Amino acid sequence: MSANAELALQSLRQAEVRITPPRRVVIEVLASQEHLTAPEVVEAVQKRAPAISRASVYRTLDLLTRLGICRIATMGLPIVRYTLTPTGNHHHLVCSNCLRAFEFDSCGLSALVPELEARTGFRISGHLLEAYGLCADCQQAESVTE
Amino acid sequence: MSANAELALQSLRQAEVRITPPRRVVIEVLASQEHLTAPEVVEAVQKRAPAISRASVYRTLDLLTRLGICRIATMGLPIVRYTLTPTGNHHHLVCSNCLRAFEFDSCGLSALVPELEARTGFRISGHLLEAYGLCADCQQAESVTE
DNA sequence: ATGCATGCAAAGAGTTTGCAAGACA
DNA sequence: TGTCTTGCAAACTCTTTGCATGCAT
Repeated sequence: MSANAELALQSLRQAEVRITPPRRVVIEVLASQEHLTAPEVVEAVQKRAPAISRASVYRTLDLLTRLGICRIATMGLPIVRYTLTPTGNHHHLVCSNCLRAFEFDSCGLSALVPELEARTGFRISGHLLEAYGLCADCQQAESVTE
Repeated sequence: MSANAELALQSLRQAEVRITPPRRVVIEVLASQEHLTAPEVVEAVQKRAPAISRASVYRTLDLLTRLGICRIATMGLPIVRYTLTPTGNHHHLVCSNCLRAFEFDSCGLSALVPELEARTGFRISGHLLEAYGLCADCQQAESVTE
């Protein structure tokens, strides 16, 4: 079991919800791959444990999302994708042309959080940043065509 | 017709796609309200022009998204929402408890874009930032309960 | 022991697609 | 005029729900 999965289970315990086989397996699946759609999670879960129902997967994804254990990102497309976010933060760079997505770590935003909290009264626990643009490859292809 | 709608139409012309009544109406609807779901756009479009089909709305939303004229955000929930983004940028602060969402303007990120471009080779055209946390009200409610 | 969570299956939404007809440039 | 876009309607996929059963605590 991965460290991220362990962290997620701990969060479940803290939230005082029961730890059941379906929940365990959904977490394992999410820990094994990022940016999965709900149907993809269903498929992966049932590959590991065919008896687990679609409904439980949906209910678990909903639970994990409400608890902030996983986060939703779309990469610019109208498709919801789930990812475990132990740090609470998540950053992508998405190419508008080829639609490839890249992760990046530091976004320099942590420094801005205190100011944002002061201004808004929020206590901020995490963020998602998606930047859109043209990747190096597509810029090149574009300049050739023009 | 709002300024944002005009901008969107100009982008369509630049992209050399035809400007048709369904496309116009979808843009007007998106210009009139942010964060609409696809079914909400369908409803609003058909209120203005009942003859426009659901399929055209979906096709138009897809087109606008691919052209970067509108952007997708989820506010942390597994529901895709469309918003016209003339600047290319978009910022929310979402309360994990009451699920209310607030917009904010400057995110201090523009300063970081050049560095990110240099590091990744991307040419960045816009971004979405969603921060999650507890709003002031929910923090208070929480401290009362505890 | 008890109340929460599950599986099942059906219903309900939401989205996509093929094709003939129509309209933009 | 030619090509792109539309509307229709059906098919499809995805998601939610009620309820009896089972299980985590």
